[in-house]
Amino acid sequence: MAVKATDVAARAGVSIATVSLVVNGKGAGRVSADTRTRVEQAVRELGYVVNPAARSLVTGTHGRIALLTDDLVNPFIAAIASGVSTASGADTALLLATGSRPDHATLASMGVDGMLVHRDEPDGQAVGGGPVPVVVLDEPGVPGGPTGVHFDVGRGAAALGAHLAGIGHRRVAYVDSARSRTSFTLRREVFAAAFGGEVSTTGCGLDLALARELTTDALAGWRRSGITAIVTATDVQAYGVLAALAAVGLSVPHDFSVASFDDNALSSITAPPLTTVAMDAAELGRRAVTLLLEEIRGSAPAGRSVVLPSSLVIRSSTAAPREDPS
Amino acid sequence: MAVKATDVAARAGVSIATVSLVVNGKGAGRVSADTRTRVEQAVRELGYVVNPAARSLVTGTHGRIALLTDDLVNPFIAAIASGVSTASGADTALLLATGSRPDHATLASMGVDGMLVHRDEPDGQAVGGGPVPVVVLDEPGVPGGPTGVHFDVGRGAAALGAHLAGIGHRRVAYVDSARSRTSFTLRREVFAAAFGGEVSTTGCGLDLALARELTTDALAGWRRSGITAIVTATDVQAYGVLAALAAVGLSVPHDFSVASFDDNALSSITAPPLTTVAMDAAELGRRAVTLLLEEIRGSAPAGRSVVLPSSLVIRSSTAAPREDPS
DNA sequence: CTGTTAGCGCTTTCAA
DNA sequence: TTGAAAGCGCTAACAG
Repeated sequence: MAVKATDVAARAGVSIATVSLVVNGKGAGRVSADTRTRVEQAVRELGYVVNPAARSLVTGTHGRIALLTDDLVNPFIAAIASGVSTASGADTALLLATGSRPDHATLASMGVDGMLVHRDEPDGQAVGGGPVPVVVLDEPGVPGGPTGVHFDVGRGAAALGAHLAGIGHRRVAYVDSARSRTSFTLRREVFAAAFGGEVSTTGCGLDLALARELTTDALAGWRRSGITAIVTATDVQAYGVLAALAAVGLSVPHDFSVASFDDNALSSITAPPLTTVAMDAAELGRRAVTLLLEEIRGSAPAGRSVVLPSSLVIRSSTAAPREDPS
Repeated sequence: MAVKATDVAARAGVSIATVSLVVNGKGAGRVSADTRTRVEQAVRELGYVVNPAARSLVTGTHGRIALLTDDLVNPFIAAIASGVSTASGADTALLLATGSRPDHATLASMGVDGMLVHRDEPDGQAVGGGPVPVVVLDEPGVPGGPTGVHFDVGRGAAALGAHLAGIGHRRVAYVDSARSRTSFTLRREVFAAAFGGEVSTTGCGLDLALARELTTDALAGWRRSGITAIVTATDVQAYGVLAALAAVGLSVPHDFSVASFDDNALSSITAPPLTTVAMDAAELGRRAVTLLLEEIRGSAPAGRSVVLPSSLVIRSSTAAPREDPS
């Protein structure tokens, strides 16, 4: 069925060893120009492509990296995946594994040269130290661990806290992620510091509908306790908050200020546009791929750490609280 | 480095053939319970996993399918990818290829057992007929082609046309996709039929910002020609339209009705919530995987066609036009 | 029930 | 500058 090296060799009148040299660009100084041309032509005519399994078997590499992540539907994660996809070269395929389905061992056995990990580790599986290089995404993590790329989320969180406190908010509600990741803990704690650590926190899945429900339920309590601003761990949750407030006729930022973290593309067109701590998800993906490929190539050591900036983007979902908190 | 079948065989005191039978679950009635237990224990102790390249080389299969698509960031496409990811079993890995980077031939050579194709074919590359089964997503396509899953988009488009015409709109603008795909052509033509084929059409990339700019530019013209409703080919474009209208203080649906196609999760929480032709993207992905796996398994022929429903969801972005079109 | 053996298609020494 | 030959680790006949 498929055309193989022997076919090309026969057609070009050479041995398969020569075919291999030519198709792998290793012919320089070892294969005559004439022979090479003949081989190349045969390759073209027959439409020959190297059998990747056979090559993997002998070289021990796969030309493939895996991206482990949950929930591709989340725009922030989608943007990361998009960055990863564009940055992995034409000679590196991207294996996508969502959910906690394939554990690291299984994946390593699926034939990848390295892994990008962006997800909670369910049963505390150790990351790194495995058979292939790993780069951890968006998780500050511990020194001495695998290479990681994450955001300086504390800086943005502090700026957001300062912004809200600065325009007069005193009591704020914080809608956290239900899953505990260092990045989320950091967002909350650093933000809360601007209010003396006193923020009313609720956990909530990273899902618009969940945040919407949570807001609807918590609203009465928030108003009762004089809360004037609602901050969420992610933009998607803020969308839910905005929807819940709009549904009961409350106005943002008049009745409540709303802010969050991420700055998805959509966050500039919500009603009102969202004040949020911007992080470049696509860049995170790109950088992570670059680091991983370097380590696969062996041109850089593991254990590196890259920190990307985060910055507060002030839009119209935040403003000074009403004078009269009725 | 890696532990292999010979290691397991040595430890369990059997031959590698037996190891192979056991790890592949083909031992039933061919391997004694005792031997199997010994092998399984050795596998566990050594952490043995089959070398996928070696297996592929001999079996000719890869346990891998590819999803070809553009622009993972688009929520509709992300939802498709998510559906694909969940529906591909634990034993099938998903290779993600965005953009037109790897052409079909290259991909087929990257070791996949089948491909899901959701993208414009740049240079009219023939889909199907290649070395592996292909399922085309979201593209009505021609009979006799490869298997496909798409939406009955005409039905939704007709309903949308009837809805807008029914509440009194007479002149509408249509923001189409810039790329021509059958699915998009169908949306426009069937919708336009409700207005005697008379809709003012503009092409626009599937991007929020582009649609926003286009709207800003076209707005004066639309108002001048008495247009009262704006329909876009996709929800993401509608978000841009909503943003552009909000930016100049126009109210939806008072000044313009806005509607589109897709029904992304976010479309129910835009301001105002969007009237749109709903299509279940995740289900599209799931069905496509199912069909593909069947064809890979050889349990079903190619050339099948599955049509998923589309249905009009009326929310508050559409209403009767103002009596006075000033 | 278990082991021996012949490749899968390729890369890579090593000789010529 | 080219070819012959030895595997990479595994599966699938086939023997026993």
